Amino acid sequence: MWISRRTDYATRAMLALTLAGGATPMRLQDLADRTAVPLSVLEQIMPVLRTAGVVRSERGRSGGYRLNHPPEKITLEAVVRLFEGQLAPIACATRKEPEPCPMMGGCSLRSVWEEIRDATIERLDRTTFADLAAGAAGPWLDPSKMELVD
Amino acid sequence: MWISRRTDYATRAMLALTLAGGATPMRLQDLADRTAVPLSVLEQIMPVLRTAGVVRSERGRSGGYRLNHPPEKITLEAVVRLFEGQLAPIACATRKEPEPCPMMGGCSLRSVWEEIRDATIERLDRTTFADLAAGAAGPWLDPSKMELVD
DNA sequence: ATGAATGTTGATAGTATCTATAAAGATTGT
DNA sequence: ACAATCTTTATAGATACTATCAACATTCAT
Repeated sequence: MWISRRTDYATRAMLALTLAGGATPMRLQDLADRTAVPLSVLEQIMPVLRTAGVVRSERGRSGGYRLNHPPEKITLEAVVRLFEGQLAPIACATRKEPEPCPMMGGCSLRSVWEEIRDATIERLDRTTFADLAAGAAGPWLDPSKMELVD
Repeated sequence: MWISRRTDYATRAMLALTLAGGATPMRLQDLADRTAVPLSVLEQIMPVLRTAGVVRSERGRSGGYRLNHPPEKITLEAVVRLFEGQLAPIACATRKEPEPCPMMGGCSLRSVWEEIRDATIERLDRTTFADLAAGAAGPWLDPSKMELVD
């Protein structure tokens, strides 16, 4: 349960943008409708993706968002990392600047945490938004198939 | 960063108990010293392990804690799950009663979350405290090797 | 019996983080 | 000038996590 709502929303928005193709920019309101993400939250999330260079935006009349690179070049890892930061399950097992711990030397627990970290990162890094778009179906392609929830 | 401090502490305490052998029970105070976990937090954690049947305790004069089963029979998964609950990275990807989502049908993101869930559980389930004890070294075997932290 | 040593339980306070919303600002095109 | 759109900032509420403490219950040695 470590993927925050924001990360969930951001990845959904990215998938929707990928499926939109990018011939024309997509409005925040449309993004919200197509992904079932609150507009007010997208207002916070999208600028983060933009600042990171993952998407680009245009303002004014026919403005909106588009991917800033071909979807084959954008990994799920890049987007998740942007919102989650460190992907290790615990602070003593991060790749960069692991938090010191008195039990650090010869800790067999830490080895397991590191393996989980590596498996997680590997899985995310191996997946591009082109892959995700190719695997999408149902409500992702046809908004009328979105299910009402609660 | 989803492994909480409590889970960290609980797994450390379990490893210390495993290394202690169980011929004689181990006091909370000794557990705290050997694992660098605050005594007051262990007071909350150990009863949870006891109620779950993972450890057993004795009160009074020469009381303390011991494993309640051979360490080959206790998996890291069991202990982590006790404190973390669901191990899926996101609520829509749990094995039991996944949280409904409007984009559920044909969601390629969800497939990735499920794979990460499975890889994580598999790694934890494959590791027993006997394994962890066999791989432990440094401060785990010799308290004088514990490093001072901040 | 008494008392010390030990585990058990419950209350609490502080901190941090997450979520969602709203309001005001900046830019663009008609 | 105006409307549509993205941008930024402030804020409130909810939730969870962490650590500590105090009071209690049990056991054993004396």
